Amino acid sequence: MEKSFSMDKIVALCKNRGFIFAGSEIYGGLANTWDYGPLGVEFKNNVKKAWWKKFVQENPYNVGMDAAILMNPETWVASGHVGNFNDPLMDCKECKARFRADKLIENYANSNSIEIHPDGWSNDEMMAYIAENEICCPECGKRNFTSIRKFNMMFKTFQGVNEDTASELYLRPETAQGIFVNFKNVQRTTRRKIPFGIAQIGKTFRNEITPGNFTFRTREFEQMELEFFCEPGTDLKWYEYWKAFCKQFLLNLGMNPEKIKLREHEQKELSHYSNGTTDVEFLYPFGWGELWGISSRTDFDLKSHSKHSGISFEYQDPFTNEKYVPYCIEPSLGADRVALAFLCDAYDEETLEGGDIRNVLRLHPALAPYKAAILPLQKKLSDKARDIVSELSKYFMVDFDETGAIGKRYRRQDEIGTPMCITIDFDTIEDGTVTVRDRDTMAQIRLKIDALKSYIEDKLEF
RNA sequence: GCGGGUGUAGCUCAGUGGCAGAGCGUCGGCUUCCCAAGCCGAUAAUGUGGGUUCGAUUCCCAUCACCCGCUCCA
Repeated sequence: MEKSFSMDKIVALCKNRGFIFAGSEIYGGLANTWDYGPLGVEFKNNVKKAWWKKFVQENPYNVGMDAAILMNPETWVASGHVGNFNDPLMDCKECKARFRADKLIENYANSNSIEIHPDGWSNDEMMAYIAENEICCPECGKRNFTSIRKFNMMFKTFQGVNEDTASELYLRPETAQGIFVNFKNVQRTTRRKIPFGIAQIGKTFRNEITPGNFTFRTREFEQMELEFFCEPGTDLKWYEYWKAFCKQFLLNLGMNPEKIKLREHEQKELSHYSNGTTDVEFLYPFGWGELWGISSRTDFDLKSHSKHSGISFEYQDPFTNEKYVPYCIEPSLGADRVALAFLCDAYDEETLEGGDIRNVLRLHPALAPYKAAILPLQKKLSDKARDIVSELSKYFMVDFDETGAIGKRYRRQDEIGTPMCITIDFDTIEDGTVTVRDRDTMAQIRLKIDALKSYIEDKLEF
């Protein structure tokens, strides 16, 4: 049986406990921006650390990098973002429905068996075509459209003092291109042989038409991307490899398998350069939502950078001396999205015998903001407790709480996902033992203070 | 972005064209000491900006944010 909770509860907990606050709140807010608070930043950092550990540190193939957010604008011409992220949108004034003008023309052409491809047309050309052919609104059948407005999903800014076209820059709409343009640098300096991958975590900006669902879709977000380069012909094998690897990553960190679904894109759904794409979807409170996009991208990216820059991205196989442009598998994950998924999955309300409700965040210890809370049974014991805090905080994020009854403090820690509560009592002074109380089972065991470090360490493994 | 709804302490909700109230929470004190006990005290709010008015939290306008539907993506 699967319990489900509304997103409101998650948002409330996040605000109440300092995970995530609404952005710029004192100035009336700024739509769809969210600030990670003291617990949120620990939690999200833990998510990123976990990913880095599995995809870089422990992985025999991959290395990491961190590219600049601002890139030469030519990058976005090569990547196709200047052309493809430029949707020509128009609204029907009658029924308020919104369409892409090029799709409208394509649909009209298809249903009338006309060979026509509006890609690359100007707004005026599309407007004229729609008027001439009396294309109607597919929703209401009327012909009363607004003019076309280009909606580029890239944020624009300016470099230097002059705000003219020549100094225009974009905030990157994905981290991937920073990897592609550095392919040769990384390959040369690490002396990697194909297959190998380059991983990166970083902020990305997309001027989405419809953000929403808390941190699920925002205009500023953090990506965790891997570009994995392999020999042509081995790409589909590696594609399957990374699909399984990504799913296992989520499972290892305790994500409920029933809330994970792999959805393979159908042929017609694929981008022209992709020979396979799979979405890892998660069952959020608002329904299934994409978490991880794993895409087999052939040599499209390196080839188009090669074409635009005039620089060869050919790799020479050291064994066969054959030259080829590597194929690429791209598992791309949203850090905020996966963090939200873990949060939603972890949230639980438990009804106890007395009838009261216990809120618990059942986060994997590796992801929990605090690994342990140090709780003196009485304030008289606070000094001893602080000694333990200063020792353990060399290795872990730990919390200290001396206010209120012990049960209340346990509940507070439950709600923020702290897996272990370490209680200091009068026996601690006598024999150096403490009570360790488990978040999920509420079971208590007695441990020596000296044994705490390795006990906590064991719990953090995944 | 379009249509509909909602904005009062940190949270959940009262209330009024003329001094803004409770519960929970938080903090302090007493008490208790291994699962939200009790008592005492403290804390803090009308989203923002205009307008009408002697006076607006209340009425009007705008704006911002949130919620519910329609279009995109990681």
